[in-house]
Amino acid sequence: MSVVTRFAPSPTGFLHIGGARTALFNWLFARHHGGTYLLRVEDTDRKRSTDEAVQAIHDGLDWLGLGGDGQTVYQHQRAGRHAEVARELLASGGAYHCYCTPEELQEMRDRAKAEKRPLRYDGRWRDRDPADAPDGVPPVVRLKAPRDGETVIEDMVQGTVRVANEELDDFILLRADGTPTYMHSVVVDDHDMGVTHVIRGDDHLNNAFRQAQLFRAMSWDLPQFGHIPLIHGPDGAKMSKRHGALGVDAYRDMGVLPEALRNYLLRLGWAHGDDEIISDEQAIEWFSMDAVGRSPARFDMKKLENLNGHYLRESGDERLASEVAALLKGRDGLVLDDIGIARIKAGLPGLKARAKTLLELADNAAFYAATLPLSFTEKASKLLEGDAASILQAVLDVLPDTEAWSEESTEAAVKAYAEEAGVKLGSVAQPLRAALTGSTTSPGIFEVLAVLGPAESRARINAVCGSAT
RNA sequence: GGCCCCUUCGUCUAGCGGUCUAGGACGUCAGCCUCUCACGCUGAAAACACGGGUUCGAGUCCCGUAGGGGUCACCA
Repeated sequence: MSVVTRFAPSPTGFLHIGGARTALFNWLFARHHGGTYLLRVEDTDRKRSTDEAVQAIHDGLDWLGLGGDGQTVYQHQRAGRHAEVARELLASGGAYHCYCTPEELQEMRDRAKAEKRPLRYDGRWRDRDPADAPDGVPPVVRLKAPRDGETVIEDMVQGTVRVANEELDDFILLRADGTPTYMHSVVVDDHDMGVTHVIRGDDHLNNAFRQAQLFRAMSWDLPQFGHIPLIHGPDGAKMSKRHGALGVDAYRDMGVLPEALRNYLLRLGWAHGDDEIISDEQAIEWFSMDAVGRSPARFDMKKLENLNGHYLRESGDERLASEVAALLKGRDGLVLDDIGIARIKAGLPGLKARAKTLLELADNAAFYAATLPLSFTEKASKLLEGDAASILQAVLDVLPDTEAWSEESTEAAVKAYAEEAGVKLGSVAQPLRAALTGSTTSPGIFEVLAVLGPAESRARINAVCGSAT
């Protein structure tokens, strides 16, 4: 039997980081087994679902390269089938109508809480004569869950987990308005879609018991469950929207590469020996659910950044140049014409090692596309005071001719000059750097000289000498 | 509160009874490289929550304790 997994987010907000990892694990598991990875939008609660959220989730997934195989299933469109299954259950005696009002249920919970009893529906309509039904109260449909014995889940991550059936109550399948609840739709859809492995967050472990009861009530085969531990925030608390959890779009906006995020997320709760940098091919080959840990992991931005820096350095210049150009577009004092972009691309080798995110990369690359007059950082301006102008003037004189201009030739010339003048290379290189880049930090100064070319380099140095005298 | 789950360096983790004086990575610190900043390289500090068992032998198995998390909706 071929493996079918699914990622089933509810469209009530962006695709958050925990959801992204759940999607990744489902994707990897399916790929590893040569199976299928499906996408299902859990939008049975129409009030809370928005089109924007659906779009945001698809965007996030596509950016991460974790779009589903085939068409996305929208759960609310299957309400008819869900109702049909509920009717079957009603007919077979596996479910019943309950006429409790929401107020009555709330009262039940309040009292249970006050008396320190478990908060469960007491099953008051379970065996009651339908003739007792009050007028004008639309009933919900509840599953007639077993009351004795226990329900056992053989979880791929958590192992054997069992709970006494008396701990579980008769949950609602169909609301009073006839629409299906999440608990019901999930089971029907997982069955109908042929899902063989349900991999999802640990917060669903408790639901698995109820869902297992429904599967059994319908005499359907249970899928294999795998409940992966949640991702916590840096403070150890649950990563929720109110607790600083960010959507994957936020990481994209920070300049994180999708492959870096994938690698990072993979290592959160899963390991393959001492391996840290793991390609998609290796991940697919190595991934298995029994290597998934059982304890929650904290999110660590520093490690993500480190990984991102690694993938940045591995990235091709073509791709990076266009990413940087897009990021720089519209900034003041920059021209992103062919020359500017060509310079950025040529400067990438030196730029890459100095950035952890695309944003940083763009910031560092901006000077290559800058127009005169350059803007200077405070430290750079300071470096240009004093005798900097005369030093730069002297450098201008020793710099090679246009035809001989290169990283090597400019380096040789400047070094020879420094030696002759009896000064350290740094006292020449730093003012030069300030003049050329407007900053005190940059890629190697001779690389900058070479990328900028003789005309632009001279113009930038001249601009400084002129203003300083 | 009931139920369920978890617990190795600050963080992510390796470890599947002896090879653990507990390994790797991020971060931190020191040094090297060096025109700046990075990258890279070298090194250092840093952990088996606690208490009982089982066993010739426990980070590894069992039971408690403590701490943390999850879940208890006509939300998903």
